[in-house]
Amino acid sequence: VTTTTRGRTGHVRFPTPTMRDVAAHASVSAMTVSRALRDDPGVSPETRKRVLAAAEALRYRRNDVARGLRTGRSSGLLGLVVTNLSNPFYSEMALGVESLAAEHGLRVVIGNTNGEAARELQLVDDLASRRVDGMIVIPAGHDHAHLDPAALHGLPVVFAASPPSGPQVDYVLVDDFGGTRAATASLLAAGHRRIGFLGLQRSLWTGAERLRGFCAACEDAGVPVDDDLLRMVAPEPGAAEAATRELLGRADPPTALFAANNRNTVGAYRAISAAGSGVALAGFDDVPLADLFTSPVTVVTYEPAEIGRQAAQLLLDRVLAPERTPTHPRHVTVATTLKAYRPG
Amino acid sequence: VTTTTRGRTGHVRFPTPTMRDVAAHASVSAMTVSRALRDDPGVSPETRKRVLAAAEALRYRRNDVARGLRTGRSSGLLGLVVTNLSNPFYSEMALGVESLAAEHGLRVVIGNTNGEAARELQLVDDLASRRVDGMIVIPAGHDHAHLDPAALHGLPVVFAASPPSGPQVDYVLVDDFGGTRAATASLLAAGHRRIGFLGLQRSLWTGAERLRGFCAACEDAGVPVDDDLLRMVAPEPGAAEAATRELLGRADPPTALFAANNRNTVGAYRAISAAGSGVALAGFDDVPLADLFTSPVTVVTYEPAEIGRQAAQLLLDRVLAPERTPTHPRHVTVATTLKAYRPG
DNA sequence: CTGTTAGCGCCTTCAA
DNA sequence: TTGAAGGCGCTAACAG
Repeated sequence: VTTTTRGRTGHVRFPTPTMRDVAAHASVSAMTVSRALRDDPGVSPETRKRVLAAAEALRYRRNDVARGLRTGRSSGLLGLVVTNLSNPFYSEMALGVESLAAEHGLRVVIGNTNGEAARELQLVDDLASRRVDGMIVIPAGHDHAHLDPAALHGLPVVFAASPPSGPQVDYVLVDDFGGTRAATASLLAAGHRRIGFLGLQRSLWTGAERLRGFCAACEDAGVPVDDDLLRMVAPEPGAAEAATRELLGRADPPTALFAANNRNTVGAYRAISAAGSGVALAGFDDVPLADLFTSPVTVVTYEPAEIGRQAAQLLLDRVLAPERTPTHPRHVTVATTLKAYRPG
Repeated sequence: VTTTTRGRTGHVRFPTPTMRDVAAHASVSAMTVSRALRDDPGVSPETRKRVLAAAEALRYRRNDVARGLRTGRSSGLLGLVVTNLSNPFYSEMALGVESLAAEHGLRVVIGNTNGEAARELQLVDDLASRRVDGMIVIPAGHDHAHLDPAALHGLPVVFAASPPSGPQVDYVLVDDFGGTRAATASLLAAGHRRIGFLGLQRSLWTGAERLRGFCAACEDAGVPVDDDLLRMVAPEPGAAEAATRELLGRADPPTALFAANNRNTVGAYRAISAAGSGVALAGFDDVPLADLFTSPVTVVTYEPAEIGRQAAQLLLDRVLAPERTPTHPRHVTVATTLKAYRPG
């Protein structure tokens, strides 16, 4: 009858008891403790009672890590790699992932890449080494080779917000094209013929889709797209405002603007407001509380949490029931809604 | 020379190789692989090269879970239990925790309680079973016995946003009292003598502190607090707006209002705005983009990410260097700033 | 420099 | 109903 007495991290405080400690305390074998704690039928009621009492007395908590190692079971962890957790979009999405994971008894490990491809590489590697059951990734870079399940021994991966380039994996997207087309159409329906576009970096997939939606709406309406009114805005504070100022200062300024994301919408709003210009504004992504603003804004909204839930569902399919999940990549597109904010 | 061939989760796709597979491939022992992968000096350059080549060929990735079990090292995981991840406050805080944890090579496991004490209990238990190295908790309930390190075998716990009741653990708070006092003082300095207070549920610690700060400022100014102007607002949509409407409709309405959190501030703003009333408004928590609103608002701001970083620092002290960390509980208060939003 | 033995905490298998 | 042996994947502690 021996008792483990090592501390948690070298600094001995309260030794974490093991099954053998409980076994010794209850005068049974570790095996019996294991069975009792698992509610295994083959344990007599009174033995079980003694074991549970001993476990309680020692405040014993089974080590799920060791348990998982032996049972060959998975870690029960999902990895979630995002570019910027402080962005409400991603945090709501994270909540969607967390809630669905929790419903199935899984936990979520988060990693923030800051949009840096190197950090993403490192994070994915680390999560794989920790043997997460799968991961959901908002890709930071354009090279996705390291996210190929083939390179990860079949570890399921789901892309969110932008599609995989190369790897045959599941992905969830927002209807960037359709949402932008609808918003642009509403500007066109209001009579606007010269519409400026505040886009994203050319390398971004979402940026390309939104620009495509913009052009499609113009095409639908038979309105030619004036390349001079297209601006690709750097993701820096003030850039959208400056671009808008410049557009409004032209000899033939646009009568309306479409901003390709939240940041651009707010920047454009500021510039329009400062210029006292009556230019109409629509944008992608919600702008909470915009109904309290002084001028109207129309936005393309969607539920970020829904993206998280859908991504988690695709992942859980493969994690929990791989044999019942098609091997080919599946994808889901989350719908958008047009929302008009008007003062008062 | 045997080779493991079991799959990841029963459904065989790509078997995850083990060290023995790499060893067989490189015609060495598993021990040599272990050493080579660890950059242990006692391996000849060419053996190491062969091992690394074999690992590469098999896309081998060391199992950190098994490794941790053997080395007795910690899991390298921090638990973060929040009440509502979709609240920007908590998501920014989560980012603060993640960034500091990442700097030390630790990952963060998140759990969302939805403010439910039962869920918190379950989460804390689960995280402890997963042998996280410590946890940061935004408490959902008032009973904190389950968060006492004494009950968790010394597992370090840090409270954030509200203090522990009972357990002797570290905690990080916002200067609820000082921030509210300063904001209230600014209303008093502007000449207001009848100020309404839209508070939180009476059971909340932060609610009590903010009310205390409000009363202190009034006391400082020699202005008696009119109990009739104090409203404790339920955390339901529309409640703050309704309470404000009621206050404004009184025979002797207040000339200014202080709202104890973001939700109340926005609700009060709506009611004031709808009534066309000129009542001044100040509130706790930032209201992003309020400078685009039609009327001015003053808010008490602070950096949520800073709370996360501070909490993570307190936790990391105990996780990484327990012997150099005082055993008594420490606490940090994050400062607030007054921020006046004015249109135009 | 390399390999063997043993065991982290738990559970599967088989024997008592 | 209970226990002993063995091993999950990895690595300390010893050989050689």
